[in-house]
Amino acid sequence: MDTIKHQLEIIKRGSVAVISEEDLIAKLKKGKPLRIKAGFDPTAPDLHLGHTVLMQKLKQFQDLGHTVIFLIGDFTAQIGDPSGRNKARPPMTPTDIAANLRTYVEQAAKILDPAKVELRYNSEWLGKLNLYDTLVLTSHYNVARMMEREDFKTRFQAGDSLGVHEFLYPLLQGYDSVNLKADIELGGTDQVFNLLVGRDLQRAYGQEPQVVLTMPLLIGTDGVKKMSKSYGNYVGITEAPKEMFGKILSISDELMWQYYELLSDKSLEDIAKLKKDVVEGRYHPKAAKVALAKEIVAKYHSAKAADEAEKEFEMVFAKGARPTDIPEHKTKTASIVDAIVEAELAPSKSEARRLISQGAVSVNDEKLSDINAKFAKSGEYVLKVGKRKFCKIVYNG
RNA sequence: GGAGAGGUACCCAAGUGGCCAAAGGGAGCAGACUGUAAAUCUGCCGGCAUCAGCCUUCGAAGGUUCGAACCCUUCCCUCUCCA
Repeated sequence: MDTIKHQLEIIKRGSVAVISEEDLIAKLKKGKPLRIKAGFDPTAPDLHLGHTVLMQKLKQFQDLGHTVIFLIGDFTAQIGDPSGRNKARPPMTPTDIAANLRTYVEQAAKILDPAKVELRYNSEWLGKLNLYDTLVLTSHYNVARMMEREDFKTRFQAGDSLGVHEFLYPLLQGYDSVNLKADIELGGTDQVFNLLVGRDLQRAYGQEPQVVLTMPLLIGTDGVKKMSKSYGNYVGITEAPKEMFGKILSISDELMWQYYELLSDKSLEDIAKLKKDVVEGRYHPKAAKVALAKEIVAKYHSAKAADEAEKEFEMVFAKGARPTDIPEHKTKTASIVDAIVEAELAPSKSEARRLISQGAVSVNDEKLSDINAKFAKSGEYVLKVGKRKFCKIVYNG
């Protein structure tokens, strides 16, 4: 086990807050592996880079020799965490939850050492709570404190609907900590309140309170909102290398630094130096972004895949060449508008016509301007729509 | 249970009998410029179309009218206040 000072450095990297540092030091001083909890509600079918921020941190704990608990909130997903939302999250059905569950576990294995992870499901204990137990649990908290939570308060004051069941979510999450005897719980900054409830409940149930470690929420590829599947601004960790590479390269220069800090294995010193070089003009920002994209692609695929993704990217976008593997579509229609819709390069014929008239469509590298254009004769044509959508059309009329 | 406000396109939001496929903003898409960055500019942004037009949309269903997002009736939903 490393020295406490060294451990603290690693633990605090990229974090927003440690509550409290004294408690953390006291726990580390015991010299025993600590129990590190992070919960994930299986509300989406896939994980994205946003989820990996916590997992990266878990991995760091794992490497330090602590016990990492990957908690699947299969029970709490049924209520839905209202954190950071301006309205209640719609509850999920057990079928959806079960379907999402498996991919979470599989995908987490790309980051964490599965052999050393303690994988748990909160239905294990929450599913057994009866009404009496639940009343005891709720008696440990009060409404005034609950209303301290910013999003609850805001919604209440705005006169928006606030379900009674929503008060239960923080309590259940805290009860998870009690059951797991967590020493540290990780969460996004939107989780601070829930994480603190865990401390209170552990005290109420006669345990030493957990240390709370919060991490920033990763901003999505749009550079504005937090990364989320529902905003469509995410990079999924199972996405194909070239998709992943392209998405990361499309983030803004500014955002790149947050990605470096939260997703890269580079040391903070190295990142600071890199940033200085970019700011002072010694290093092109695109090169820095390429390096980041390659590192991330390599992590979820392989170094080879990362190299290939970069080459492909340069070829297609820098040189305007065609990608290597273009999807193929066989058709009997000579109409190019119809072919675009059939090949799903546009959602409707009207849209396809619009794209043509805006000069966004080319056939065999020749820009099209006539919305009534047709394929002259049977054969293969490479259809390009917009900057990045390609399809090989095999026309047999 | 009572009183009131409201439901318009992906989101916010104007419109209150014809000039409304429906202002404006945001998001999105495309083009220019670039580093598939940001910023900026331009165009598009319901569907079908031989590009004349046609069809479907303004919570739902009916009705009045030559004509309804707009008026009437019923219903559904959301929110607020009172008890």
